Amino acid sequence: MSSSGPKASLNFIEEIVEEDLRTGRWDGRVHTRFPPEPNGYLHIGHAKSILLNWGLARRHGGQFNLRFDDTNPVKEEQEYVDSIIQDVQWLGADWEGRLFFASDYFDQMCQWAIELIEKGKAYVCDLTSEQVSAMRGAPTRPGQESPYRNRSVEENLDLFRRMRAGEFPDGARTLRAKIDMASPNLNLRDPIMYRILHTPHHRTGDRWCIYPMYDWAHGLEDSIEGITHSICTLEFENHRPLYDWFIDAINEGRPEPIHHPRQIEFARLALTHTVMSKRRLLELVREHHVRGWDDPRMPTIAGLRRRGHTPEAIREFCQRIGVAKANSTVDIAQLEDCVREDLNRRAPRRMAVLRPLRVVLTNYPEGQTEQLEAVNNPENPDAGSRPVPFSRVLYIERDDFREVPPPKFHRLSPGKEVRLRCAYFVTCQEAVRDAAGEIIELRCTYDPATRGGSAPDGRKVKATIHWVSAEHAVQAEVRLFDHLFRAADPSGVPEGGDWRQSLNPHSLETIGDARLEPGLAAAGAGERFQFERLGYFCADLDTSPQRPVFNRIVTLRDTWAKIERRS
RNA sequence: UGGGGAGUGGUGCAACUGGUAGCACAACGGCCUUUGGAGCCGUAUGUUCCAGGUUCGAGUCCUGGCUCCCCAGCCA
Repeated sequence: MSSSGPKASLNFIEEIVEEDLRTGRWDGRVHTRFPPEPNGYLHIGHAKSILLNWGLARRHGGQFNLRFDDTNPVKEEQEYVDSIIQDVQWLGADWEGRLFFASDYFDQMCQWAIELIEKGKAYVCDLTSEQVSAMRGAPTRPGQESPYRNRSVEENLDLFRRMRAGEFPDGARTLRAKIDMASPNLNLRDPIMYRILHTPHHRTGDRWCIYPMYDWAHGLEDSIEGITHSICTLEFENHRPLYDWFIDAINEGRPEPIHHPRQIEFARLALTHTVMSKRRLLELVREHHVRGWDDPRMPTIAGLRRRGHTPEAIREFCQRIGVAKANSTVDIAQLEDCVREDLNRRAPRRMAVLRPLRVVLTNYPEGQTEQLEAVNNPENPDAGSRPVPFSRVLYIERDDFREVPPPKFHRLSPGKEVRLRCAYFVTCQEAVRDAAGEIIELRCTYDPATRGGSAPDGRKVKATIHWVSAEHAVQAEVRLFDHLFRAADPSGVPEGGDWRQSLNPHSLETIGDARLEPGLAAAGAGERFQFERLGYFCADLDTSPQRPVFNRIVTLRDTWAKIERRS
C-alpha cells in the first residue's frame, strides 16, 4: 500500500500539497489533522478522511494530529472520545502523541475574541435566537443589522466579560462578528462566535459557561497547531471566506501574524445499501434496528471491526475510491472486494457446515477415526497443514445435495460421486426421509483408494464439497449478515417516505447449530478464517470455547449462486 | 433576480495539463482448479451534461445553456 507504481496518478489534494512543497509555501512542512467532534462513533466515511490526512503527512515526511473538536458540551461525551481514539489507532493512523482538544485552546480563543472586540470587529448582541434567525435574511434577500451592532467597545468588553462570568442565562446574549449583513454568503452575516451554555464540559468541567462556535473555533485550532492543509468536506467551502476573515481580523495590526492554513474541500464518502449520517446511525442504534454502534452491520469503524474487516482492507478501499470534489456513491461491493483480496491472502482455511445434513458412510468401519491432512492456505504454502478427524458419520452442507439436480449442478445427488475435501470420493446411494418426507440423512459409500482426494485410476469428479465429522464437530452459532438496507440509496425515498422503509429485514440471520471442525472452538475473538466454499468469518466478541460464535464478514464469490439466480 | 461547488462507460476514479479515452469494481464469456474460491484470458458498455466557437487537433481553452449538490442552528 506504499509507493507501488512510480507513476500512480495523484488526486487533486496531493497535487496541491506537492505544489506547495515545490514552491516552498510552508517551508517544506506538511501538517494535517483529523478533527472529529466526540458526539458519535466514527464510520467508514471518517476513515476516508483519516487515511487521506494521515497518508498525506506520512508520504511527505509531515505530521498528523488527532484533535477533538469539543466545542459543544451539550452533545459530547467521553465515551465517544474513547471510541474515536481506539478507531483511529486501529486504522493505523499514527498521531505520534499529538492528541489535542479544542477545549485546550479556549483561553487563547477568548483572548483573540477580546482583541476583535477591541478592534471593533465583534459585538455582544442581545437578540434572541428567533430574532437573529429572522434578521439573517434569505439567500436572495439581505439581512438586517442588529440594533446592538454599534455598542461601544467598552460596553462590549464589559458585557462579554460578564457573559463569561456567568451573569446571564443561556441564550440571553451572544458575541457576534461584525462583518456584513448583506453578504451574499450567509456565513458572513455577523456570525455568532460565542453562545452562553451553562453546561459542564467533559474536559473543562464548569470552568466555562460560554463556548465558541465551530466557525470561530475551527480555523483557530488549525492555526494554533500549525496545520498547513486543513482538509474538510465540501459543505465547508462556503465557510472558508469566514475562516479567512477571522484570521485576517486577528492578524490586523499584529506584528507577529498567526498562522493561516490552507483549506481544501473534498467530497465525503457515500456507500450503497447503508446510511452514513451520524444522526441516522444514532437513530438505528436508539431504535434498536441494530444491536449497537458496533453491530457488524453498521458502517461504523467499530462495526466493521467487529464484523471482521481488516484495517488493511479499509486502507486499500480508501486508496481505490480516490479523492475528488464530485459527490458520488461507492458500490459497497468495492469494499467487499478489498476484504476478500486481503483475507484470501492471509486467512487460514477451515471447514464448517452451516446447515448440516447427516451423511453415513455405509462401508466405513464403525468406530474408526482417522486424521486427514488439510492444507491451511493454498495461497500460502508456509501456512502449512493441520489434521482433521474423519469418521463414518459426517455432516455436509444441505445445499450440496439435490435429489433432482438442476442442470449444471455438479454436487451430490443420488448415484453421483463427489470429493470430500482433503478426504475421499463418496457416492450417494440413498436419501433417507423422515415421516414428514424431509430428507434427514444420506447413505453413501466411500472409495478407500481415494484417500487424500485423488483416485489412482485417474477418475475425476466434478465437485469438491466440505464436510465435518459428526462426532468430532463443535456446534456453533454463526451470524450471517446482508446489506442493512435493501435500497442502494436508502435516502432516495419518494415524497413522504421514510429512509427506514428499505431496512433489510433479513440483514441478520442467526444460525444456531452450525458444525465446525474441532479446532475452531479455540478461536479467540477477532480471529479470522475462510470457511471453505462459504466465505470469510471472524470469531465474534461473544465467542467462547463452549459456545463458539462466528460472524460472516463476506461470502466467497459464488458462481453457482449466480447461475441459479438466473434460472 | 443570491452565493459557493460539481458534471468522463452501470459504479468509483484517471488521462503526461490541447494530441484523439484508461484503471478498478460490477456484468458477461472462456481456461484452469482437491474451495463452482483464488488465478489467468477475453468481451461488451462512453455522442467525456448540451449547443456553439477557437484550433491541423478539444474531456482538456472560450461563450451560452442544462442538471445535480451545499448555504437562512446560539450544530459540527
